[in-house]
Amino acid sequence: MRKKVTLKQIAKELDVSISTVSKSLRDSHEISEDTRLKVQAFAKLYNYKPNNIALSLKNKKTKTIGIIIPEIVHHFFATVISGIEQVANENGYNVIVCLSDESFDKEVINLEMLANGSTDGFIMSLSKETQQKKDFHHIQEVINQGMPVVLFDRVTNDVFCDKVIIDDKQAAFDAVQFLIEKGFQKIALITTVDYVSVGKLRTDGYKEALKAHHIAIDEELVIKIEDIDNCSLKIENLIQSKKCEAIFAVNELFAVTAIKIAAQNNLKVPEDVSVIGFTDGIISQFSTPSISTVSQNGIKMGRKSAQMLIDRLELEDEENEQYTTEIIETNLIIRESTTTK
Amino acid sequence: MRKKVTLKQIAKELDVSISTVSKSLRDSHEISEDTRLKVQAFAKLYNYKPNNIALSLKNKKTKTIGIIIPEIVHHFFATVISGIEQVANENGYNVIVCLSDESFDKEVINLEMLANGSTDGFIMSLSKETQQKKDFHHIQEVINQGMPVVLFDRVTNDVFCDKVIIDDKQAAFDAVQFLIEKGFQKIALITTVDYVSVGKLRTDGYKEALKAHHIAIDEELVIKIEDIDNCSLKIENLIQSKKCEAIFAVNELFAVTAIKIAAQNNLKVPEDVSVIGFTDGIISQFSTPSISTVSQNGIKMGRKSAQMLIDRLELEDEENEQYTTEIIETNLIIRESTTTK
DNA sequence: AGAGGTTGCGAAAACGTTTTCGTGTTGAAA
DNA sequence: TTTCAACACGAAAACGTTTTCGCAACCTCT
Repeated sequence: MRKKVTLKQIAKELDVSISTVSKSLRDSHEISEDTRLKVQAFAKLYNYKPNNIALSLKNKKTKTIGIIIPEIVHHFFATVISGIEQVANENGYNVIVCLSDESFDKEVINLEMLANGSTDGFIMSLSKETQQKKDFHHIQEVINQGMPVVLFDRVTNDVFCDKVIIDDKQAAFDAVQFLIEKGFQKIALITTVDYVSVGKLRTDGYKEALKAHHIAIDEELVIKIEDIDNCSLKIENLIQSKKCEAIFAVNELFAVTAIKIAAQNNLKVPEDVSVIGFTDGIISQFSTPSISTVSQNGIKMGRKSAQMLIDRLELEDEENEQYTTEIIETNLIIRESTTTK
Repeated sequence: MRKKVTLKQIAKELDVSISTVSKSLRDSHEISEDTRLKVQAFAKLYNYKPNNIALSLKNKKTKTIGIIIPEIVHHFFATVISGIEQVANENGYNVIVCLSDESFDKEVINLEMLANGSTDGFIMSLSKETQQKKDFHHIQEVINQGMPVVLFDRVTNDVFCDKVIIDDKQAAFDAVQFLIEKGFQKIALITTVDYVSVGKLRTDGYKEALKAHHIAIDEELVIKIEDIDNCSLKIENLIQSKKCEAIFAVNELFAVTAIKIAAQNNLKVPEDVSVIGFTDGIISQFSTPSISTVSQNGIKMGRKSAQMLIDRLELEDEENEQYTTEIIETNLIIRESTTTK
């Protein structure tokens, strides 16, 4: 077992001082070419690499980004991480990932854990519970300590920091308007409970689109799902009522579930009912029929978030208190689940 | 902006030494109750938390696990991370995630990066390119430096370390045997190129199942996909040849693609052709028809990997050179994509 | 020969901890 | 009064770096 070699050991071995070794390896002009080359050769031979922890302590920079998200088993979040990782890597940063499991407490614990020196900043998306409690003191705390935070997707107006979002309301508006333009009037909405910020916004977009086209909102066509595991019943009721010609679902799972239940009830998609989902994930792409959807571009969101965080980190406390909210454009991907009335 | 407070600052503030502060906070009996309580009260007031980096440097332990996987936008890997994270968290560890993007070079860079003090050990799954090159010196290197490594799923016999795998061959055997028992004889295989270790093993299982039931292997029914993006043509040829009654695919994507192409060619699944996939991901669950598949239980794999790594870390160089390979049981989940002949 | 400048290197501080060891003060026992 | 333990605390080293500063030794002018 060949343990990693340190400056001290090299210094001892070559009978010079630690400073000389350090300077030699950093090509300092203070050191004669003789010594420099000798040290460099030795270091290479023993495969010397500086210890990151020591560097972090010295520089007060870890070159690490903390990511805290509700869950990772979710295509959208996975793509965001992927995007973050790309930019992080390009800039010599690593990412440390923590999952809140939609729990407020875990979010707090993870944040505090990482805030004690482990990372230079955070990229996070709020847990459901956090959004429900509207308690953001933990985030404000780390910001006060001087650590930059970028919130994405599930954000809040109650904390001032950089944010990356999509225009959920507009995207929902566009999707519903698309259905209206295809001739549908009875358009159902499958959404989440209101405390999920993006669910609320998408619901608003749905309502505004109807309003803009002078279609009355039928509350029977609006169903709010609390728990994804037993959403079937509510959706089945909707489908069986046969009152809707089209469905707008605020996420993939709702969309695909609606399609499945429709099939069980002998309704064909898109012939009998058109469906548009939200989030262009694996499900939408590979479902049969493939699902028309609002594409969020998680990679881009991740990349943007990382770039904003790193920019702020490297600004070196210029104290630019101008926080910005970046809006990532969405686009409607039309696949097999929609048709014309 | 209230920066984090250090021992030194507390010491100065209270006019005692750093040692006294440290000892007080750790409830040392060396310190009088008076001083102890005073210090603790002050520390609480200023929300003192020890700096992780300093602790890491001192203890030569980071309490961090490095995860290096080919990609994260892949349900199986996401579930494994999820499992790792659970156990890590339970034991006070954090996880730092790096993606190799199936590239050998990126795998090496990430590994070397993290090996310089950033993590205590690694959990990894090999990139395709690494498996192809059969070059594992980078992994051997970190092991030689005394850092434990756990390989999962995509492993190799060429490096000695703990491993967590499923019995790919047996699982494939079982799946194919299931099809045979349902009365099918002409069973096709959609697999990867041979250098992907799990692809090879699953192919072997397929062949052995046929052999065990005295069915000749028809090479026309075995198709190997190099690049997932243009696998359609080969699969279409297979489907159109109408020579197969059932298909065993070595992953979800192949399975769902086969089903899609079958539909395009007016073949119904499972009526005209039965399909069994591998990996119980989102696609298999939500596809229409839902797909019968071999479930890998990524959570369990992740949990086991993390447990093995942490056990070894906490063994504190007892130098237990006895490496073990843990086999996670799989099970066949029968859904709508299979029927009886 | 003395003044001043360059060259090459080492000592030490700093980052924030923990821990070992030493030391001064107190109180009690002899 | 002397001796010795117990008590309460501080100094310093250590983890592995980087960097500032100081200091010899040598060289080059006048």
